[in-house]
Amino acid sequence: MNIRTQLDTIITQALANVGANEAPAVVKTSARPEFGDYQANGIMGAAKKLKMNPRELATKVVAELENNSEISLLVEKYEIAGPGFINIHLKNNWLADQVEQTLNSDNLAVKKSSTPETVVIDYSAPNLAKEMHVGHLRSTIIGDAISRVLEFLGHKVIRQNHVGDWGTQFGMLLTYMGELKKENAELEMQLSDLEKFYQAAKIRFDEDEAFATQARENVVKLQAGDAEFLKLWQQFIDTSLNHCDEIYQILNVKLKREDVAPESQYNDDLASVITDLDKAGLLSEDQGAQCVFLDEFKGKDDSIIPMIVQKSDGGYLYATTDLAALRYRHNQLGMTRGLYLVDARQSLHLKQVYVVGKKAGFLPETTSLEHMAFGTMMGKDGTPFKTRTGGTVKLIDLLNEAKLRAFDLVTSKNPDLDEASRREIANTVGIGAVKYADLSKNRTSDYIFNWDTMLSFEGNTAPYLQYAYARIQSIFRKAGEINSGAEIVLQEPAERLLATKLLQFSEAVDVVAKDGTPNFLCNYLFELSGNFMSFYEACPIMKADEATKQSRLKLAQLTANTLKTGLDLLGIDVMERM
RNA sequence: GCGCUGGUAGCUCAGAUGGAUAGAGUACCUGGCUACGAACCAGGGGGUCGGGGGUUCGAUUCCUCCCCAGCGCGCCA
Repeated sequence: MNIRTQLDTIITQALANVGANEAPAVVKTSARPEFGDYQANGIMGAAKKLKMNPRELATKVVAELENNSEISLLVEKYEIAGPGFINIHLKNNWLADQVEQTLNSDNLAVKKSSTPETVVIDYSAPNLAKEMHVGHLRSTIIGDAISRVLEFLGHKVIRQNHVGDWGTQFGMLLTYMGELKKENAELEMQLSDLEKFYQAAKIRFDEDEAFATQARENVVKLQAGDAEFLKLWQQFIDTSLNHCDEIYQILNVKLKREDVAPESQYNDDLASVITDLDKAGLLSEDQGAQCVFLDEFKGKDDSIIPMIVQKSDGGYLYATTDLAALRYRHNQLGMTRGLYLVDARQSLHLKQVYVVGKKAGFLPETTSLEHMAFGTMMGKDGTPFKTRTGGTVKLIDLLNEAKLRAFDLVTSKNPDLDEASRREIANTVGIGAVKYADLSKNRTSDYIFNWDTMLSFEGNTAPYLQYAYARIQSIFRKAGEINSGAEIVLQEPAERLLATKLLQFSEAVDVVAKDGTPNFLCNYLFELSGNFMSFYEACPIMKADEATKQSRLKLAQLTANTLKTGLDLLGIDVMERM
């Protein structure tokens, strides 16, 4: 039940009925309470097209609406206001009825998509040569939330973790591994901190020419399928993936081993990508490299930006791999929609991949390919984020810090709880806060990393939503079961406000599915919690008379259900007490 | 040089197809715990929406020109 869409459809039809064709009603939730629950803004635009007085047109539309039995079930009254807005007031008893129905429905009365798609979603994609750092947070968390939302709406979601496991840097790492093995060093110990391991290998690479030469040769050996190197490589990859899995588990991210679709997987397809591009007439040689030149990527001075798919030494590039992946996702996975949760800096690259992939016939023009970009992480001074040592902040360090700070807070709030419970609560709160801090922003541009805002537990944060949930659970511990036969009555303004907000859950979910913007859902849940908190202050439950108490318990119950479901779609847990 | 993304309150950020008095959080100031949990609530101050033009009944939103920031533009991924 998406009220906004329903109103929009009916009012757009009403506009057509009075002669305004192809004029959208542009229904939105009202900007201010005195403007009703929803407002239609499209009348002025339609009137302009028809060269009519907008208020006159609005009058006609309202007359049309008043004759519509379907919409009359939910609308109390219409008001024509200002230059030609139609303000819509919903019926109290209809709202109450909808709350009751939503409470009794399976998934908060959210309708499954009528056109389910096979969505391939490419997210997280760490480089296995190094440990995951804070920059991987966005892709991992936003991708996971979008996946959950799409699944919730009945789409088939195929997660693809396009991990980097095949670049030239693995020659360096494997060579270093080989050295350590000969020295009988404790390899597992060394690999437990991948960041240090990488740096140590890098130093060898930079300082020792013989080592560097060996490293370059080993890449070739690896990619040619040398058994010894494959074994060594496999050991490294496994270790690194274990690190990732550990992070995913802490983050409550659904990515599993079977979702890993590494770059190496496409190794055998790369040659055929080149021949297929050639067959499609897209390939041309330039300075020894195989390139695709397209008019789409022409600069103002007519110079065309090439996409290089094969180096002059015969080696392939990530453009080649991405094209192979694109073809695989269409042919093998049946993708009808592709989402790429990738850094904004790769926007040109991905645009090229999409256009070339479609021109080459790797997938149909109709397949929607969407780059859901996000910006670079910056430090407080607005320059790219680095620690003092010059490296990036490890993700695991951020998560541990979150748990630590949350534990201190839980301990100060609830000193009597046993330590195990406090730990558990702290983990849920701490990780929730970190995830929410990132999910609640819609920044395609760069963003500032800040420990304190990332680890804040007050205001618009996950703990605020979790707190609302915990409060409701506390009420139910005291109130016992709801009388399911009780009637919901919306008497107080706070009750009505809460009920209306509760019924807008699917509006938020639909936007996230369409635009890939979990911050809409965050914002919705924050407002819902705010409405609940106000209701909680203004409308006592336990002290009210029995009928009112039951009615309010139902509102509280649906709030809890909505918070739990909504937070689960974001990959954030709730708890009974905190 | 060309291109992409952005510039909204002291700070961190929302503002979905142009709409009525631009919103949160935080920080600051006033109040509210003999409690359905103060990780909260009620209220206050604080903004030339980077700047100039333009389109429109109406522009934070669309067009255009500047300024600033980050990033991207042939053999890394």
